[in-house]
Amino acid sequence: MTAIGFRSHDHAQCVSTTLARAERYCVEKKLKFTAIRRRSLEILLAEHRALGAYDLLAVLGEEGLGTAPPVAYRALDFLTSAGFAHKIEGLNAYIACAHLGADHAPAFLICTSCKSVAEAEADATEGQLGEVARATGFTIRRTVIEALGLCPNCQPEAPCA
Amino acid sequence: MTAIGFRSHDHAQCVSTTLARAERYCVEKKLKFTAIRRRSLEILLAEHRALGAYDLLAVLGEEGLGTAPPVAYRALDFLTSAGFAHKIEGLNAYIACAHLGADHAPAFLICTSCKSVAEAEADATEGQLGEVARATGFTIRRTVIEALGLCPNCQPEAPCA
DNA sequence: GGTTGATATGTTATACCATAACACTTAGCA
DNA sequence: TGCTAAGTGTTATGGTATAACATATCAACC
Ligand SMILES: [Zn+2]
Ligand SMILES: [Zn+2]
Ligand SMILES: [Zn+2]
Ligand SMILES: [Zn+2]
Repeated sequence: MTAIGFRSHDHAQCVSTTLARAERYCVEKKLKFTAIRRRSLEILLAEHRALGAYDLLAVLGEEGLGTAPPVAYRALDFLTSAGFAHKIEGLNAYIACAHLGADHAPAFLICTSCKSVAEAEADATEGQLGEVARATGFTIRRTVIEALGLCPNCQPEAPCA
Repeated sequence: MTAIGFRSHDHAQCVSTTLARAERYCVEKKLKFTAIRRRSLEILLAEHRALGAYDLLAVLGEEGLGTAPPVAYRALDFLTSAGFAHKIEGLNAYIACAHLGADHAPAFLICTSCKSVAEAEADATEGQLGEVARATGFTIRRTVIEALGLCPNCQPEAPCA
């Protein structure tokens, strides 16, 4: 349950190990980690923040990798299908997975002030959703678990104001 | 934790008691439950399914209550602010609250086959989100908790196929 | 090497979701 | 009555996402 993203960390390493894992996963699964896909993941990885599809597209455009929306959405489809990125439904935005390689149900803490996002691992079969699902006979395929609020760095100042 | 929506129930009563509660809440809080707002809630209440804003708008349009998008979005703003309806982020759609009156953090079970939605009550301070938030010093303001899958009525058939 | 089929990419157009901005109306109240 | 706040009508626009079809790439197979 490392809620990385709010704490400072060796981000260069954080990026390089994630890319290496993605690379290896693609070899194992015979997926094609093409230039656009790889670069898209790098762009998402640059910060622990969610990017809109069109934000991603703008960067790809500057680099001559494509300017039409499908370019970005296809890359994002690939990344999310492979588990390399997740969609933040509450923001209509996308973020690189912080636990790449682990099969997991992500849960997100989203700071509405600084827009940073921390990813925690949830267990879909536990918690309230799992309980209700079991009780009603519902079969869970995918979960969207997001909390909007203020990160440790953006807490309101002391109450003496 | 009544996951109404998947089970058959006396829906006429389900609708009328919800409308009555909304009515009373508006009187208490001095909110204006205008024709457009009331009718919008009725439309959302008609089924335990999520409707897009433009779906709602289409019905309002047929009834001469307005045809431009802001009509629907204003009504939805009112309903969601008052707690009479919730947005399903995973569908960009809206649903009438099934626990109107209770102050609650909703959690949804969404059937991807028949599109019906069940609302359960979650507790933001519990469960995995709450744990992680406490551990990291994150302050939760709002939660989005949704499960996509198959409702009891849409389970795959017997495995003898 | 050439054929073939599957996958990826380039491109145009369009559909869907949501809000800005401003004019006008209505209801409540000094 | 005149003021103010809130609601409504309307136009225009911005943001998100996909359909559809042409072209290119690559590996498997003959
Ligand atoms: Zn990092
Ligand atoms: Zn923050
Ligand atoms: Zn009902
Ligand atoms: Zn169903």
